[in-house]
Amino acid sequence: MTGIRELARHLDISIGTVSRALNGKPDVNEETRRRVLEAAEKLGYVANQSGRALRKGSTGVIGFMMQTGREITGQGDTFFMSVFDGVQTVLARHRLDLVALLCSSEEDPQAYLKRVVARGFADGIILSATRRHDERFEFLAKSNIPFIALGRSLTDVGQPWFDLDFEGMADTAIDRLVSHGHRRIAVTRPHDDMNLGYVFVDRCRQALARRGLALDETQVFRSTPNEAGGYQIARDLIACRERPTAIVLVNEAIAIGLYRGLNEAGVKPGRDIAVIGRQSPHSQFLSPRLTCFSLALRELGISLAESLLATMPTYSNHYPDAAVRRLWPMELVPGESDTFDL
Amino acid sequence: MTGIRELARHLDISIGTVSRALNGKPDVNEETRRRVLEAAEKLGYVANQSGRALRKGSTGVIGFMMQTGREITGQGDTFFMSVFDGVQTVLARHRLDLVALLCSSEEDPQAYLKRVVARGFADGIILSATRRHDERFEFLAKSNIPFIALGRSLTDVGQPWFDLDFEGMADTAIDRLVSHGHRRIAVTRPHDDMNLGYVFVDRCRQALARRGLALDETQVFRSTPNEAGGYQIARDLIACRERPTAIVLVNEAIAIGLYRGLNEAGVKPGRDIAVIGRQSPHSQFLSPRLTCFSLALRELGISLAESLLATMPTYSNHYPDAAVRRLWPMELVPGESDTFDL
DNA sequence: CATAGTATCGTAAACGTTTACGGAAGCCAA
DNA sequence: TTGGCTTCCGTAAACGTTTACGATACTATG
Repeated sequence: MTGIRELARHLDISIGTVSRALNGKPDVNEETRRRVLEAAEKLGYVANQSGRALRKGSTGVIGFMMQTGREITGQGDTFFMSVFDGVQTVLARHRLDLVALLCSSEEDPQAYLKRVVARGFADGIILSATRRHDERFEFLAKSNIPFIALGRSLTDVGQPWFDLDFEGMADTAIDRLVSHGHRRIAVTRPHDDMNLGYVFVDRCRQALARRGLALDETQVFRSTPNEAGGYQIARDLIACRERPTAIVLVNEAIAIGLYRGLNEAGVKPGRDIAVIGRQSPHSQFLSPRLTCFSLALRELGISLAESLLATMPTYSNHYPDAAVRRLWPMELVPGESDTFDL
Repeated sequence: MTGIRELARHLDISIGTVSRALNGKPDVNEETRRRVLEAAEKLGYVANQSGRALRKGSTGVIGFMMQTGREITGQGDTFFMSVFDGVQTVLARHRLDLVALLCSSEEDPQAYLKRVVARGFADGIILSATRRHDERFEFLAKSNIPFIALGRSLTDVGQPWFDLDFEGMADTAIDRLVSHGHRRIAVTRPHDDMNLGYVFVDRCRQALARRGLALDETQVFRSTPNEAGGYQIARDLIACRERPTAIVLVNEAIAIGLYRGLNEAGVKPGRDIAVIGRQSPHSQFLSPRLTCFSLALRELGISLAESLLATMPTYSNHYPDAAVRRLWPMELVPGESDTFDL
């Protein structure tokens, strides 16, 4: 139970051999290895994490940093759960443990990260909810700890990142709406420093311009990325002197609040206004069904983890310039919320 | 940067004193302590977690075990985020770190827990998504590691737990519906081994009996606790030969699917059928607004953490019999989904 | 001045593991 | 027989802390 020493004594061999046997080192007799493995199993021995980490200088833990509170993450939390699941299955193959580092709403993410890193808690970090200007990148780069970000940032320190293909989403959504006859198209963006806001809105502007249309800057709605934010957008929408005939939502959770707000004003999605959003667990259960962009979350996690591992010398034949940057594709799932022509 | 030794050499004092100064031990000159703290701050020194844990025999980490995939947890994940947040603020005061241990959908929770514990990863464990018969309790009790469960279980090893007051919810909901004239009342329960299913249904049965009514066992709907489950319930409901006039939902996420299913059949919640559910981020944005039971999630987390700490000798004057068991109250938030009389 | 007490600090062992190093035994070829 | 090679294993140092213990200097008290 307690300690490799006891296990060694029980088997009447040295602790060095036991350790080598357990760790799959080559210079140990296969018969002895079998005995060791068997005894460890029987006695329920598992190497102490602290001792091992202290000696090896690495913990075998990867930290996935998130913020609590969906008003911050801006994603339904099932989003992260699914991605997390994908990441975990990859890491498990490399005997790495994944833990979620949830930064409390009360704490500064930067300070939190610093503590985690300085303590030597994790061998690698996955960052999410990245900001447009995010000091965490510089810090991690300086700390020389492998990391990857879910979400780009203007803070470029050569780090790898993944992000959703908001460009593709903008192009597809705008094209679709315009070809259905829409001319006044509103878009949404998050309230704060999130990069996707700029990326998405800019691309929508370009896509409209290609069609000879202009984005009405008064109809770029900024909101908290939760249900209440969607509700607020609906109210703002109603109050427009020239109400748009379509709106594209960049966040997942806001559709339901938007629906409510529109319904209260007697404006029916899919009839009086076209709505295109992001897929979430409930988007298909709204009436009318939300036309939305979906993506393979678990696969995103898998790919994300693989990219992180690629930057870690221990787990790959590491090319220093292997910093992957990938836009993850999204696919349009037609619903009934935008299916009418003008 | 690296090591207490370097910090000590820099200050020209012994590492013992440095350690004592940093850890707030009494036998160190206040002036020295100030110098140490200052230097540590300046050089960015933070004690290495592995070395510290190895020596102290404790890690300063509390693990909050969840399952990924809301189809398993049965709670909207904002539920856990909020509770987590509450737990974290309490633990932070005791300089304890909280990490989320998300057990992958591919892995056996029991095996996962065993690994975590054997490795000496955490000083305490918070369990969630507990089952009616849950081997994890016996294991943790045998392992002699402090733990608390969010969700009761029939597996009683004297462990403390918190749970939502489903009894109170059942009583209130049934009373309310009956006094509005409803006689045929359906209820829902989760699909698997979750205890709340039994507790809740049993209590509903009792509450009905008190009013001289019987629970129709064919109208106890079992479903996955997600949107699709709610949709399925709606279909089952419609198919009833004697359709109930009211339904009480025990899970958060299913309301939206139920609404969709009912609407498709032309059955309007709040007019043709009364619906009472659980509060979730979107329950107030449904039309009609869902009458639901809400609870103080963050406060639940706070209380949960305090109860865990109470069982840990290091963090309290621990009474061995201090195993708290608490039913967390829920409050009815009136909406428009059940406001009609028969 | 002697003694006891107190405040402060240094020394070194210990936590449980991994791993570099060397040694013993067996085998084979010269 | 000898030397070298291989296979396997034991020894002991090292990782970075914390803390029991003892040492020193100072203070107060008689």
